[in-house]
Amino acid sequence: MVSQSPENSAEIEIPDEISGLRMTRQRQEVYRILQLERNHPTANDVFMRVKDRLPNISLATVYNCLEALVQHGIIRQVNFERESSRYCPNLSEHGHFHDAATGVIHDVDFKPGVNLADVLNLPPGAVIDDVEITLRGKLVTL
Amino acid sequence: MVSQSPENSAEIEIPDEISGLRMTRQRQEVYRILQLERNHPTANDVFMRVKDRLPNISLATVYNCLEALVQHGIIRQVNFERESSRYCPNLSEHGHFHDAATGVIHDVDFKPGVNLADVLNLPPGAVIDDVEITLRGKLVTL
DNA sequence: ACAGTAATTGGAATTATTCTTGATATTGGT
DNA sequence: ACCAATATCAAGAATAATTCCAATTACTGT
Repeated sequence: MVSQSPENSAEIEIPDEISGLRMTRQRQEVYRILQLERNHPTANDVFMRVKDRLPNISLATVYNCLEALVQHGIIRQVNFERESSRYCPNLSEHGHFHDAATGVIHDVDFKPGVNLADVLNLPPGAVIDDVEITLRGKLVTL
Repeated sequence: MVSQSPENSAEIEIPDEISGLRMTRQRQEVYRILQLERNHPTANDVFMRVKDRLPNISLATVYNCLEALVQHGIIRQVNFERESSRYCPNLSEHGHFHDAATGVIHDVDFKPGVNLADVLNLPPGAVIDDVEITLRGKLVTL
């Protein structure tokens, strides 16, 4: 009965530094929550979870940590419409499917070998730094 | 020298009603600005432009109009990161390329015959209602 | 013209996020 | 180990986009 209940799995190893970012206690805990909580939590969601272990952490610090982690490419920030930003530790190039019925967000991977330039009429000379693909719809049980 | 300066082209015909939405004076003017101003303006951009002809219009009304137009599928709302929403009258399924250097937003069409399901590993049973594709990068002069 | 409904206004309220300032902690050099 | 320099954190204030609200105003069908 391992990793059934992510709540209790404290056994996530986080180094002192990731890609040049000093991993302070707060950043570690924020990052840890993202690893455990794979449902794309908001800053506030993370805040509430992190308080279990760091009761004195402030929301501003959570925002700071999330920003630092995003900036260093350790996590990704995901935006849906005008809702609060959400965060995920899945670094692979992927999109998101937003189930309107349940509110659940599913990661959506590209099929292998797909190239954006094959699919889209990009403006000539466009160099893409970042791609965001968001799908909204519902899951129908077949 | 026609349609060089969109500012002056008042000659856009808008019916009294579009897809069931009563086109009030305010909605007409908001819609008209979107037709003229093809650079994805924000609600506030629209507000300022509309005031030329309707000096008493309020920002709340612009928001109301934009929402009504979006709701009735007459225009599209486009979001970039956490920035203000932008609006465009281009109804065809398309994405957006955001030039980081200039801030200019280019519409990006799909190549003909492209199907999302061919490109993405959608969760089984997913029915897509809406797609949002946003690219960020720069335009390099070849 | 009249009642009922829908739209508009202007301002207040909301909400996510950022900013500011002072306190803490960490690092590298001695 | 000590100190200065730097980075981070906490708490709350500030900001900005958007929504809400209550009171007019405009429109519709009869």
